[in-house]
Amino acid sequence: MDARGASGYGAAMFLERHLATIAAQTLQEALGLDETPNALLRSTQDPKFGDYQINGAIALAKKLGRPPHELAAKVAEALKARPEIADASVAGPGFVNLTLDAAWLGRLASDALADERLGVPSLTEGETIVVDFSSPNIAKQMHVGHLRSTIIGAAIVKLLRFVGHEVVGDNHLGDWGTQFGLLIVGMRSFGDAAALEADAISELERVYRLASDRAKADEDFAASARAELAKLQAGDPESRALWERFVATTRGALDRSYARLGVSFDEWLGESFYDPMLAGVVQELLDAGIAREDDGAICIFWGEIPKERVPAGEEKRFAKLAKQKEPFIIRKKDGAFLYSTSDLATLKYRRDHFRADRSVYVVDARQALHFEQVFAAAILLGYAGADADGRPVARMQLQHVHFGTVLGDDGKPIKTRDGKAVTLASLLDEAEERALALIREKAGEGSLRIPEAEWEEAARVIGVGAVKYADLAQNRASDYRFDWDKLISFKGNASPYLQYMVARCRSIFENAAGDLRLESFSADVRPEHPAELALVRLLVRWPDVVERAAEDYLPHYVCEHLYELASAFSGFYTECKVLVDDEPVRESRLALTALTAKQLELGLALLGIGTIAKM
RNA sequence: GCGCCCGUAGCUCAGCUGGAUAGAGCGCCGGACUUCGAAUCCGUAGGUCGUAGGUUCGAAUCCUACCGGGCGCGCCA
Repeated sequence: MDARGASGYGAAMFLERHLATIAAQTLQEALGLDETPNALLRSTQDPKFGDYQINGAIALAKKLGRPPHELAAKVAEALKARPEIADASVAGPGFVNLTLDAAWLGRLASDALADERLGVPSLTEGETIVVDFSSPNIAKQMHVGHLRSTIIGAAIVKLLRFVGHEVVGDNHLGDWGTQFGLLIVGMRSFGDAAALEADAISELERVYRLASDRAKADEDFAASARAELAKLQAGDPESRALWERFVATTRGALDRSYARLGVSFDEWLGESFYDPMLAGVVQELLDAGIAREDDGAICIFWGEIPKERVPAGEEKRFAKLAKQKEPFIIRKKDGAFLYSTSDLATLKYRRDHFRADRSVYVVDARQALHFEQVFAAAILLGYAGADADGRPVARMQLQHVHFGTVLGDDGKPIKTRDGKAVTLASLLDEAEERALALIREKAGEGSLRIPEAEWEEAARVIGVGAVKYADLAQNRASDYRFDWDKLISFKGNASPYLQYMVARCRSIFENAAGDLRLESFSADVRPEHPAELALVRLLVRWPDVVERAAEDYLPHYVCEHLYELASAFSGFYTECKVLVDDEPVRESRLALTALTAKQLELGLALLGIGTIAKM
């Protein structure tokens, strides 16, 4: 197979990229063009148009001043000779409809089944990518607000890593800043040592609320909080010891949450880690004439950045910011730093320490302006342009992977009955309870194959998986409406359906004669029946789907594919009996079944969702 | 005032670098269990793609304006 070369990928094969390449080459040769055109290969919407269509001939016709139909006919004729193509025909104004060769598709599927990556090529030269996700605050319980960043971020890390990038998943903890001044003075005024011992986070949250309210009404109190923060940031041992206590106790609770979610990080570089670098960053900005003092604070006024300082290609970014009247504050008038400063220091560190090619932030869309400003400042400082020793490197790409808000039934940001944030723990509890209730229901109907001793574990896999899947299945950019019934419905586009299909696939292998193992099964795939062909066509698209989901940071592409695959398998299962006497047919169908199960399991694993052998 | 996101079927959402008659799920209605698991499958109905212009052979998709909803913008993160 020859979809290699300039793409930077190794041996295996992206089907759509491969077809686009041969289509473009054919177009060029058949029409005698100097350059390789874009074939505009698309999958067809309707099977009657074949599997794929080439739209490039229409686009070229105008340029060449020749009738599109004539060009398309030449291309179709040439493509018929390719072993991949069973048929190529001209349709409509000049579309070339392609029907892929069934035997060729079958070989692709067989190869994928024999490959532990299921046919997904691995980048020969991946980039180093730091993915910043989850990033909760110290002294606060995790709540739904952290859910999306954690789930989407973890999936993106896995996807990028799977396609072959070097990925650093970083939990950029909110462990430094104004809140700690309040917490320290609050602890002295309202703190309860016993309560802190018993349930640290609840006590810290209680104290924080009291202190925050008091500070709003009492200027002296607020001043003492600021003084405490200054002491902490200056390294005062007593303040430091208290802070460390806050961090340690919170960390324990966070670890428990992440364990339930099955999420882990490569680094936990919180804001405090960057504290020693903050003064230097501010100085750099001042020295470079990018920032200046205003009303005691150090600020960047975007309208004041001279045009000649804006790197080529960044004009639009800076023109937009220039309309922003309010400055980007990097140091407060009381001398304290802000998260703007630490985010800049973080970028510098990621470039210098990790030599990152990309820095990706999986953060709520509401922070868009903040990141726009951080990125702009970093570009002006050259953080995104060269490494620490001044050696030019490819510019570090800066990417805010934003996502919408989690909404409740009423279409407003989700809250509990009494208006508080929904905690992550209570959410997961409910998911597991609902999953368990369904397991009981199915057991009552006699259609369950999970032994009772495993119900709890199964409820965990199903419940947590459903929460994750519901979040990931939607385009992350839009707000996400949280709906328990949809999520645990066990039908439609939800994870239990996918998990169920895996169990169904496995069950076929259980029923097969002999000692067949799904994991190690291999056989020639020879699709003939329409349902088999429909299934194979989806199976061989998998590499393209994974690659696109990773590079566009859109895990819902994976969900969509898995759901289509599960549906196609279900159709295949209904139409085609797998365990038939005809050996080549049986083997081929078993191979299709095994590949489907493996692809579903791999896909779910990349999304952070587990499966159950029998359901 | 400036900026960002969103507007597609009754509801929840897809629609990838523009491509043929705009797709799913749920819900509704109607079918399919003596055959590898009916937690399944098949079918019917349902849409002026917010509005109006523009670019194009071709627009839900790109551009402009407007309407409607959400959000963000000096010393929180």
